[in-house]
Amino acid sequence: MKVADLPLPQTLKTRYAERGIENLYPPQEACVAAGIFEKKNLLCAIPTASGKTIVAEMVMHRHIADGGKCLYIVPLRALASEKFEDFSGKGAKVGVATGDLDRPDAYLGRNDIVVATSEKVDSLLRNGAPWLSKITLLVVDECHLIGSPDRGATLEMVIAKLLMKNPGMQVIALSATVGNPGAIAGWLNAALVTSEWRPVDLREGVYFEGAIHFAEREDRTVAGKSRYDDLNLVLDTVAEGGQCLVFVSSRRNAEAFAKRAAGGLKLSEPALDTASAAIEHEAQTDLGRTLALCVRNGAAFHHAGLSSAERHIVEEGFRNGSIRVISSTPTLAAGLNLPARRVVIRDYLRFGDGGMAPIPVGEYKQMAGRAGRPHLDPYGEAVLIAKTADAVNDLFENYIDAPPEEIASQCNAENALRSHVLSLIATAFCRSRPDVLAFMDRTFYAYEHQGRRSTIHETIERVIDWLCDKEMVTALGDRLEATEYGTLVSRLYIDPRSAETIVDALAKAPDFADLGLLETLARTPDMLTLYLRKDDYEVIYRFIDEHIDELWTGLPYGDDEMQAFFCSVKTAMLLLNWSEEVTEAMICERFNVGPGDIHNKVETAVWLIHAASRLASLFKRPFAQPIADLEIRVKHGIKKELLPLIKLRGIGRVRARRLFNAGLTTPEELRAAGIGALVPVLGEKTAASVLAQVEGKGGGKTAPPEKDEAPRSRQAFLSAFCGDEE
DNA sequence: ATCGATAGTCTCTAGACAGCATGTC
DNA sequence: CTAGAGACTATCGAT
Repeated sequence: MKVADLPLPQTLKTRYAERGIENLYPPQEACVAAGIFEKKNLLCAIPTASGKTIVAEMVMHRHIADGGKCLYIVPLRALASEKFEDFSGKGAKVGVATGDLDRPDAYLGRNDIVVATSEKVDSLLRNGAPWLSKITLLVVDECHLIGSPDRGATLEMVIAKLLMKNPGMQVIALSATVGNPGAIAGWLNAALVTSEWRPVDLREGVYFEGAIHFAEREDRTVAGKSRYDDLNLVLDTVAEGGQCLVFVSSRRNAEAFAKRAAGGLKLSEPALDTASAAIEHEAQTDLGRTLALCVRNGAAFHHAGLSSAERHIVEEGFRNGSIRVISSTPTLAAGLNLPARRVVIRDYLRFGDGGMAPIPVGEYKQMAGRAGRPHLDPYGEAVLIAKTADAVNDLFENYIDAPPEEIASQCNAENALRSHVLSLIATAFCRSRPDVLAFMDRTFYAYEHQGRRSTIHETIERVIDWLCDKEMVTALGDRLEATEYGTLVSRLYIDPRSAETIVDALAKAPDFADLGLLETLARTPDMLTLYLRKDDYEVIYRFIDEHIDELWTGLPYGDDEMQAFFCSVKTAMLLLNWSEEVTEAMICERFNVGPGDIHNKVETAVWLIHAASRLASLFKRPFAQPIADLEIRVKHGIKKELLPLIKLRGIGRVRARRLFNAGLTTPEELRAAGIGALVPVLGEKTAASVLAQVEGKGGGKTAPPEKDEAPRSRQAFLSAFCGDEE
């Protein structure tokens, strides 16, 4: 089937032709045959890299040509950016909406395609974005994530809400291969296309004692250059001109393996030196130095502790072929599209509750699917490592030949339902108990449990009672209405249990204290706490002892409670350090984290502090202002004394501190000092801009942004946006 | 005394969504 | 239902 013969706009056909896309892959043909251009719903469950995105893109352009509007839901922010780049420049107006990257509603609504994370869509629904009812095509990427225990319920609810809001909407769901695609297709009333076809041949095998064993081909001998099997597998592929991805179970393993691989490869190339120098320049942390050292030799590690700059350099270095091997925690398994000729799944056991557990088959398939770069590799190899002869067969049986798990709805979990039921009531999607039950009957959960005994009605009743008890919802007979408090909680997008924890703590707190609030926030289910190490106990215990007056809760009873308390105090300590201008390198060392972890913790904290300040203005007015101050301080990582300076445009953590140390502590003092005093501290350009602000009428950070000041990573988004906005 | 290899013991554990209103070095 | 790699330490032996 030829692209030229499809009912697509000429611009898109031209773009495809430029990229050499002329014929459809077999699974793509099957999707066309399934009626995607006749508004039929579709579930396309095929391997990664076999052209799912293009199927969705073609249908989106069909809709746009007919005056429609498309919503493309992804699970990760990084994926949202990737898809945004993908879809841009092909004749459609494209927008992104994620928590960190987001436009005012009016702008979003003007796009033909909006790419968004599922949580963001949920939040937009809760906040009543009007354009959502104009969606004619919904694309759900990675829709098997409906089965994810922590985030699956959100995706499922978002799909159910949109289906209810827009009855005529076409749905295209894209999924990895799963055990029960028929069930999901049935729920969506969709045609089902499944296929194992891949553009690059995938060979799955198990390594044991010097050779990779395959099911349907001869064993492949691997040279034993070193005493480490995993390293030999990497050197083997690199010697042949390929790249390797090694999945391991922990950060420490990832770093250790990268070091080992660096020693084994010992490459020396200008491109590697450049990447290594860039990393070294970026970070003053141990992690950065180790990474730079590995990269110099052609190896790298990848996990969530890396700063975004480090991550970016590693990904780019691998993509352009200079970095030969990345050892990674699961970050790369589900994230960006970074294929490699050989994928080594070294650790198939991962630590969880109750010890090491084997990773799910679906996750293995996801990692294995990364093997083989289309057009670049002659084949892809996915290799598991067996430690005993018995394990060889086990691994074939449990992973290579095993069917992927079935997807199960997570919508009956009380923890998830609390938030979603509240939002249904707060947005008046549902106005009574029967309404809520009727809505839930349209979920995948209800579809799965048709005619079977299910406890979901009881769970929902319990959840509604809980919400009433906490005064987030009022019930008059069957009629349900959200209170001001409940509405706020729904719009802030925090877990109702977090709201309860915060409100409770605010009510009991005698005086405001930064530490008290931060520890409270660290205790909510919306923030993951840091791990406790053996040596932490003494330090934290001493800290608690010294700061007991600032904490809003005393030492709890019981071992588990005590441990949880120590965890939340430790997390609060990190945030406090950050807002007291302790350097990044110092925090990394003290808390045994990476720069990426600091960033993540700070980001979550800022979100929750904001929520707390809104809750305080409802329940504890005197705390609202100090909480708002803390929000700014944590956001920028500054002490209280820099608050007046941070308000100025162009002044951040570093410059504010420099000004303050030069004796210039307020905008007024800056004005009085004049340009001559500012230039040595800020440089000429910034000094002039800052002085203009303090001399003007207030000005400050309310002024519109200057495009040229946008950091490079966002430049593409901005220019694409402005270009499209006529 | 110093260094080094080896064996035994101890320690620690993946990831990343969201508000709101504008801008870090 | 469920651990195992890497870091650290002690020990012993060679130089």
